[in-house]
Amino acid sequence: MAHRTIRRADSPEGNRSELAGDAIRRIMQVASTIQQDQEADITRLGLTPAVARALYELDPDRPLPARELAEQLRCDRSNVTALVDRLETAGLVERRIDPADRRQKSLVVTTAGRRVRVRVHQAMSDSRLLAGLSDQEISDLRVLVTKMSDCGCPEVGEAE
Amino acid sequence: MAHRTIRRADSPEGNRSELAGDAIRRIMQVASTIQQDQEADITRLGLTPAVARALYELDPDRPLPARELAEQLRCDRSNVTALVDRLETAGLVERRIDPADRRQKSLVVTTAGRRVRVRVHQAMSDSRLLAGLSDQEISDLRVLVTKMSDCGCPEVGEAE
DNA sequence: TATTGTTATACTCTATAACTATA
DNA sequence: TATAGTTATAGAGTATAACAATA
Repeated sequence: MAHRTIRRADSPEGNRSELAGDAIRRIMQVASTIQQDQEADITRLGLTPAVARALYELDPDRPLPARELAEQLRCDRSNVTALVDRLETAGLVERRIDPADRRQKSLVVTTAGRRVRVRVHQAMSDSRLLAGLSDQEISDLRVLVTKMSDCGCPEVGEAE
Repeated sequence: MAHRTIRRADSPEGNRSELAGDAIRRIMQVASTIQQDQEADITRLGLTPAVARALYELDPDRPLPARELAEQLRCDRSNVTALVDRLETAGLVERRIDPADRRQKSLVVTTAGRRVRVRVHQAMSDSRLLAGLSDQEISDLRVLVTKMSDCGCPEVGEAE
């Protein structure tokens, strides 16, 4: 209480850290709303969110080994097995043993998989929340958010 | 293919919807990074993310019935039972039967709960991703994101 | 009859550890 | 021995349905 910075009112017209805190909370709230909308779209495609994300991260033009997909999803290899099981059952992805290293299995997106993947990409790129913003505001927003992700780019300092 | 809008290059210098799609994807990526950081902080407090969010949504100055907490968390009442069980076991929240309507139980944040809740709030308000932005940029970002959430405010049209 | 909180149950998502087949 | 993928298992999170107590 004693070592509190002086501030004006309830709205964060005050110092940087209050403004920043408010911005972060609002970003997370907006992201939560967007995610709910996206998950509804994904469900309509007959996929679960995690399966859709796996399909989204796969490169239709360059088959990935499962290990690499796990890295992109930032999850354990064991999960990828289950996700690819479901994608394969749905006919969207095929496993092919890599002849060069028979331990690896390449994940190949099928023709049907490509079609569904486009719709997943659309679902993940669309939001009604931008409807009230001008072209210039959307452009500004994009620049600022890009600046944030550039700042966070390091997996640096994560000594391991 | 035939009905595609003409565009210049790979970076979305093109039309509004491409810029918007890029902005949405970047927002979600940034939110994901922030969430990972926040969950690490929450774990250090000895809480799980869902339990921390429940504590965060409770009002220390006005005990809520469990049903109302479920509405704020946008989840089923049955989940709240389990979350409050854990908060009560940890000594952070107490259930009190409402004398006015003995079906309801008010959720009261304890003194220890208040202390932890402050730290949860801090964890949810802080992000290293804003480090590279100027005060003005943070302010602009906050305005734009607020405009997004205002746009999404309606639970309107959700006929139910 | 309707509502509050609870219980039982099930599914998704994720992690760890142990296994196999390759290298 | 090290790595890729798999399996078994467990915990967190969430949803639905049925139930007891209360209104």
